Amino acid sequence: MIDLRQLRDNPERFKAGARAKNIPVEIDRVLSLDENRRALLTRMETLRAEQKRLEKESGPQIGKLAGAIKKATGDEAARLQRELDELKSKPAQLKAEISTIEPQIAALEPELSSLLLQIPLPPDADVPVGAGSESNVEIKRWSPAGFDLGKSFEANRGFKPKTHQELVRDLRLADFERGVKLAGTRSYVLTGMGMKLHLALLRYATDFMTDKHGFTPISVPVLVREEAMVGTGFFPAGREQAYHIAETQRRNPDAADDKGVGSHDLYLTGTGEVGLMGLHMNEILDEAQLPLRYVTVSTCFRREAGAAGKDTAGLYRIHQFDKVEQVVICKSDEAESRAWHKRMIGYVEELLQSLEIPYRLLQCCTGDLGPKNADMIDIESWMPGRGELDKDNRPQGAFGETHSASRLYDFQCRRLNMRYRTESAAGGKSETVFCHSLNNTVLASPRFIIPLLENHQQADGTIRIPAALRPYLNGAEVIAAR
RNA sequence: GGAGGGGUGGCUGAGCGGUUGAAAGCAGCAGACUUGAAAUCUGCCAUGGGGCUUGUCCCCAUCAGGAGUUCGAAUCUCCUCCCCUCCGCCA
Repeated sequence: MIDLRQLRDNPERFKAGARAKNIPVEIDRVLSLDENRRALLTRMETLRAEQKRLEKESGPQIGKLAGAIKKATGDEAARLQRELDELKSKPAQLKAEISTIEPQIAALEPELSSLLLQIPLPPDADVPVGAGSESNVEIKRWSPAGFDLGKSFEANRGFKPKTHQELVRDLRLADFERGVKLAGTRSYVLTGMGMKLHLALLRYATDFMTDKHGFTPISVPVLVREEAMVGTGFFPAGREQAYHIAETQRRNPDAADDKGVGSHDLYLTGTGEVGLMGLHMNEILDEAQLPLRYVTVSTCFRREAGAAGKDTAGLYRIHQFDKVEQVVICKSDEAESRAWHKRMIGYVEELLQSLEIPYRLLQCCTGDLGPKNADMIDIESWMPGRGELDKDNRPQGAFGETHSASRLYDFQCRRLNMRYRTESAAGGKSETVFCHSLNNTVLASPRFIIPLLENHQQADGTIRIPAALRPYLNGAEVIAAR
């Protein structure tokens, strides 16, 4: 969520931001609704102040009169009653007037808050402007010694690479047919060493963040309430990407009526970020607690609506996967946010280098950002079995997105109502301000199994396990056909 | 599944129709005492919003959320959400 006051002060900044992100929003409508609302609010508050003043004034008299009436008789009682009615009538008039304004304000609110939730965070000035992923800018490229990304896999290694689908089939690491039988398209089953490799990667990535970089490991619910989805900024824009558990639609078959028996709906999260960020929703933290550095491993669910026909085969684009995710919640300070962003990307680089996977860093352009990011760096791993086909109808290799590092300033924390109390400077008052937040993938599997298998395949069809991963596979150095 | 109890400031917790935006304690901040610290004492310490005369200013709202009763609601009524305890069932 953006700050309504900032929007009032500088609507152009937000209009330009939405335009650059290619997200249509009615900012002028928001401004006029807001202005309307404030005018009504001022009027109502003035009336209410007057009402309260009268109440205080006449309250005790009303009490006294009411008592006197009980004792009085005949004309005297009637006279007192008139006096009492007179006293009561003035605040009643004000109340009536207030009650005509109240619904007017209430009527404006749903549209205003719904529009406000749709206004994206403007991208930072140093983010390149562009319409979509074709305008993203490569800012760094790395490959292990002995592997030259300028040459083909064959030129580097002396043999034609298999695709991960072929490797997985030959080494019996996954079973797509049965996955689809069980759960439909984009489903899979990892088998044997495929499952072991999956678990080893997740555990290695988790240990890497906790033991080497001091992150706190945390488990999170993957079935969450709508608040958490809206708060983290995935809703309303990404509603169609999330699986929805419609508990309120649940019917009790024995009940005579058809009322729902579930208290509220739930949503399956598409990333551990939702749980990690939602942890401190509606809390006020102490500045001394910050930065919070959390890592979780969670199962992620994505409907992949609108991706029909895209990456349909293999382990690339699937409805369910597991992901180690890092989140940092820090002070409201641009320089600190930027520093953490760099650091969080650095952790992933270190991880990828330890696994000897070639990768590149992509500066996402404004059109590729999504509503909640001020800046986003994607990390793409080299996948020799991906990309355009050569003259022999074999893929030439391509980078594929495996990580995404977002910098959100206070956009998320504002929606989540997540603040901290500043340490008061000498003599100064402390204040409560919204935290900043950042998140980045550490490792998502099985997608990451793709670059791992494809890059470390050997001429004999086996897979060399990089040294860093061997402790997590009982010391195994190779995956071979069973 | 059955039966109860409860949601109050950063935390604990009183209040159960009338200056109660809210006692008290803890935590925090400032000061005094101290060589320093601790202890002790004194004072200050909720959030959101609106206004303009932008001020150690004024006003409004908020005691889970919503609706109602009342001149007046943290306090009474109804609905929703959430938490807890006991019993049963399951692990």
